[in-house]
Amino acid sequence: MGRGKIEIKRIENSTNRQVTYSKRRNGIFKKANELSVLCDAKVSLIMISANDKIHEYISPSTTTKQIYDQYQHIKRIDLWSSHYEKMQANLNKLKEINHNLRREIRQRTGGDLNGLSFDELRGLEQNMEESVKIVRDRKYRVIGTQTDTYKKKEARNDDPHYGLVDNGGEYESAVGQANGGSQFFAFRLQPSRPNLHDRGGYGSYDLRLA
Amino acid sequence: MGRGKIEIKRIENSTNRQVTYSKRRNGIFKKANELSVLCDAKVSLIMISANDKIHEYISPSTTTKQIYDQYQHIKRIDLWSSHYEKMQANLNKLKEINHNLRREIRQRTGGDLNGLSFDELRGLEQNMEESVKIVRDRKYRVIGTQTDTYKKKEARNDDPHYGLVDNGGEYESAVGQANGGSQFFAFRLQPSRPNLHDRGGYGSYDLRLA
DNA sequence: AACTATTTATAAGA
DNA sequence: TTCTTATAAATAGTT
Repeated sequence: MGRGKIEIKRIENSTNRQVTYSKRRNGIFKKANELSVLCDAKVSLIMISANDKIHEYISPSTTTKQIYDQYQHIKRIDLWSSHYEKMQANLNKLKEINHNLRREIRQRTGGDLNGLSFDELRGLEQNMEESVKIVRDRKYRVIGTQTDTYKKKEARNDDPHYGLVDNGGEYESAVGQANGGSQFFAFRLQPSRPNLHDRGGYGSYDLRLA
Repeated sequence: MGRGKIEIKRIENSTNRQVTYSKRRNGIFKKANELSVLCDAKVSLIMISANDKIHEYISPSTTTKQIYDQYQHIKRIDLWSSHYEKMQANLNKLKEINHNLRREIRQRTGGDLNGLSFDELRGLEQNMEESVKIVRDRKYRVIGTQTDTYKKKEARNDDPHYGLVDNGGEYESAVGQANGGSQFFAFRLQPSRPNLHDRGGYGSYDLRLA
């Protein structure tokens, strides 16, 4: 519609393209607004030009975020929620693994033994005896070679930190229970707990860590 | 444009409104497409009718998600992908915790001791000695009360499973290394590994578990 | 879903 | 850019 008919293909002349973009953009905005008013519909219209300028129309009395949330909600089959679900499933699996790992550590530090049968306790005891023997042997081996590298090792500070121990420190208390303040665990296992405050809510997603 | 001019206000007649919605919607879609082709722009157009039906236009060679990612990036606002980022951050934290827990178990089973100093080894040894004593005491206590409940305990089968042990079974091999096939660990700690095959890729999200 | 009289959008020119 | 205007396109009301 204009002095001449045009073919719908990229306008090569840059100035022309820019002008047409501006004119038609306004045309569409106007139409989008008319539609939303006439037909009581919500409209979100986002245009991003080749040079990354954004122009946006959003129908009155709503927001882009609202439209988007609704879009997601109505189209349950879309990419994001499936991503969410997969991530959520993985979080849950990790939490379960985590929970089991914590339990094993608690059992290896003398806690949580109530559910174990005699055979299980005997197996655990045997295994721990074997393990402590390995640690002891290692200790003796280290003492022999440590004198010259002592200073260096003291300077090291790359200990892992457990971070984000979450739910009231179950793990921490379990260690504390079996650990009469030994030097080693005071140094190695006391979890530092950063990021404990800035974990906001996540809508319906339960992100408490296992 | 039509037989008569209309005022831009909600069309009260429902049928009429529906018809106009349909016609104008197609008109806008057409214009949106023309704009994106003529002017080399990306367009996302979402319409939600009063009865929550969605109609959407997205310019060729892009996706709604891409548009909104870019929208957010350019406008430096936060619509919903912050959920992703927070979940991703939590996954990473869980993975790290998991990794550290596994390491502690490895160390408590005699593996991974190379990085530890003499003092650390001494502390670990002490703690393990204390712990094994607790386990032993418990074992003796259980043997006294076990005779009448023996059959019942044998029937139980609620052992935790570690599931989804992921990356080539680091954990498994660590246990194996320190565990000379003791009855206890053969029974209690051999991780079962379900779900090892059906974990598809997740786009750019690295979901290998710690 | 078609038709068509009219309104509206806009291409090209200034 | 903005305005003008001839013309193309969209569409309101009708069938």
